[in-house]
Amino acid sequence: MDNKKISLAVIKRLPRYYRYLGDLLDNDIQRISSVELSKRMNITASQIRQDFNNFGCFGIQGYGYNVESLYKEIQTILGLDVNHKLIVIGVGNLGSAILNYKSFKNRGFEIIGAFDNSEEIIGKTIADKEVQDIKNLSQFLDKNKVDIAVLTIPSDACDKIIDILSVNGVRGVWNFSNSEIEVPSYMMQESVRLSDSLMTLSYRINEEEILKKYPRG
Amino acid sequence: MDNKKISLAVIKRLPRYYRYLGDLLDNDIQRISSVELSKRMNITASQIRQDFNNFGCFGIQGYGYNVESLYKEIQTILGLDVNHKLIVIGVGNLGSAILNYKSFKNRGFEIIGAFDNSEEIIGKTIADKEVQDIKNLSQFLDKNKVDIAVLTIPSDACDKIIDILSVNGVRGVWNFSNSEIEVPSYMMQESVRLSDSLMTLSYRINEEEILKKYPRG
DNA sequence: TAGATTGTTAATCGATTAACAATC
DNA sequence: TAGATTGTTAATCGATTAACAATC
Repeated sequence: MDNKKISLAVIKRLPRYYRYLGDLLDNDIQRISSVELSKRMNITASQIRQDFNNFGCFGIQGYGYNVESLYKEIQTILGLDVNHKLIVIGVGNLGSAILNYKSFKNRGFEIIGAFDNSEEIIGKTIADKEVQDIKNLSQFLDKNKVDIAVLTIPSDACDKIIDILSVNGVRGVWNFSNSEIEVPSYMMQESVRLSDSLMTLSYRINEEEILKKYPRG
Repeated sequence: MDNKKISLAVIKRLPRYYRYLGDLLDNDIQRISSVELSKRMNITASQIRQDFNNFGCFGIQGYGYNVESLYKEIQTILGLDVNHKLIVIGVGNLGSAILNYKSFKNRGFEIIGAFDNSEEIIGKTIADKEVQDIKNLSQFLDKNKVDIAVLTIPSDACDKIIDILSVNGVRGVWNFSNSEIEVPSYMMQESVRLSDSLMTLSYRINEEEILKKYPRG
């Protein structure tokens, strides 16, 4: 019963497994061995087996893995079999984009509210959601169980919002601002840092020249 | 002169260093030791020194690092001192959001074109860019040097686009689709997988229960 | 049963951390 | 010079890969 935490490296690979297994299902492939999957995913079969065995014995010796049941196991592990209620805070371009994302709902992520502080945006309807005044956030949380808050607001506005979220039982924050936010230990956070991502791309485009400029790197 | 590649783990930390150093500059802090920076960033001082020394000796013994010059070094390493020309392919919600992002330009990322295949979107002006017909992409690339293409299109449309990009000297692809795209070796790719990100958040919210369900994990 | 492939232990590799001599 | 802090080597830790006994 040593429920020691799974390493982040493993967790980050789970959605990719889920994606590949979904593709296999779509192609009516019923079984797959770790070696076959490793070729498709371009990782080692050892890693695949190690990863899965963090959670249980999903395979059958001499046979491989049943695609459908493995798919469902990973679905459960990722918590995709339970419904998550989301709210979007900050309905700018990015917030609107997320509100309009259709595929979240298929995976159990249901957006039940949208908030902003701008007079121009409050009251507008985006993707069938009427944007509410951020002032009503606390009140909304009293009445509605919210699992995840999507923060598509400027960095400096985050702290205040997180205070409100944390007293109302919100479990996770999906942060799109560049700030390093602090959340209470019972909340999880996941940040999407678009500019960091673009900068690493920029680095890699320029890597050769950079390493010439800074020799013996 | 052993220009061996820098590990991805290091590269991914560079934007974060850059961000913190920028904050220090904004606060008129002129020097910083690795220990002081390590406290602020919540990583070890050893790691900071190791990371920087991949690229050069930026510090001064007994003193620490000059914030401004270190900031500029990292800026150069990330390629932020050179101008990058971007195009956005796929002007849906996410594409529009990226077109409207103001802060990219400050860091040398200039969007010079936007493309879509939908009659309804072609011809529209978004963030001062007239959306062009994707059919004109190849022609546009002949006339304009483009460094990075932002792919905000559905998965199945990516391959065809990458073919066009690759024959025209585009160096990098910033991919927002969920597909695993293949690019020629001289192109770099960086993917932002929003649903993967949301799934890992979901996992962590549910982790405790999951590990109970799958004991001895 | 023979063949295949898992689950799992052991070996390797790489990244992080610690320690300290070099030097400002 | 004494104190501070880097750059760098060595030690540790953790993650990946290899190997193989277990077993379908």
